[in-house]
Amino acid sequence: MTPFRAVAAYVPQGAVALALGMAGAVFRPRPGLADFRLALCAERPGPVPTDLGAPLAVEHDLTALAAADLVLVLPGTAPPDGPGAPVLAALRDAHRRGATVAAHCAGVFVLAAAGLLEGRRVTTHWQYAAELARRYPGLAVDPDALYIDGGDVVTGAGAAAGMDLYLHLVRREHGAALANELARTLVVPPHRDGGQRQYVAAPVPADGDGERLADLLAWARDHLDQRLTVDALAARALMSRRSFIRHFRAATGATPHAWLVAQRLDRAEELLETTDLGVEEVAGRAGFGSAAVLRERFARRRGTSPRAYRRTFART
DNA sequence: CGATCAGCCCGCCATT
DNA sequence: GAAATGGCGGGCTGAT
Repeated sequence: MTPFRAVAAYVPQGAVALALGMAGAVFRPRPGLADFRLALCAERPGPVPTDLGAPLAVEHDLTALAAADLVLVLPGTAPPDGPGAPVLAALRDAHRRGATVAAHCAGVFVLAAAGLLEGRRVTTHWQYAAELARRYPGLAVDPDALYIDGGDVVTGAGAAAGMDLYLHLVRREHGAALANELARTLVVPPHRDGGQRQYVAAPVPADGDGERLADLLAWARDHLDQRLTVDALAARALMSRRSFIRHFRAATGATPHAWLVAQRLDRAEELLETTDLGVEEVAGRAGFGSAAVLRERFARRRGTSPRAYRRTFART
């Protein structure tokens, strides 16, 4: 598969301007960096209402979908009852032809209506997840993921998760270097991991669980360089391992170990950005057993190596 | 790299 | 009876 160049974005009635802007920002042509061509299209060219109130003048009709390697369905302000049959047919054609098809938020409903999601694991905005699952029982809806890459079909969460989704697509087909460069230009994190659960519940629940865990989390962050096991943390929280894991999940949305690794990566990135300690030393201070482990986790989160990350993000 | 061993974590269920 | 607890089994991931 050759990396996409021609990108077509279907703009629905009542398009969410935020998503529109993000797609425009990521897939804008950048001389010397990326020769993306982004075509905004609608069933009929002309003004399309947006959630800003002001309409957007859309230039292309659905023939733009036929020429695209990557087709985005932008979200509208609410799950649509279904755009016209011509739109659904054009999406199916693009997919059959081999184009990658992607949508997030309310846009996922359009892909579902086109029948492109049947039997797949997909995600959407957490507020829409139940509705999506109800309307399309053939889908496995994961309300926690930020995006799910199904290869030829990719789905993403709420409006702002479009940035994660779009950058992911760039990373997948054009490499981490370009994705990181775009992220840096746009001043957004090159990659967020973890699901959207952290955005579903309050970050620190006001009820007992979050309160009691907050101290423990702060303590753990202060001792990241030490070997921390789940059993030790549970003991500190005066809970059995089993209950601790349950409470931890409920309060943070992550499992204890996953949370620890995420904290350690945060620490490592901070050290890489603000110090010139060697990778070995950074790994030690962040609590990784070795530089090899750090490199491996780093690749998984950022798609790059610690040194490459430093070269791009070091504050000098 | 692949093997191996430790530790994680989730479903299940009896108990509180 | 509903809800939380925590022990157990074991598939699975992660570290060495």
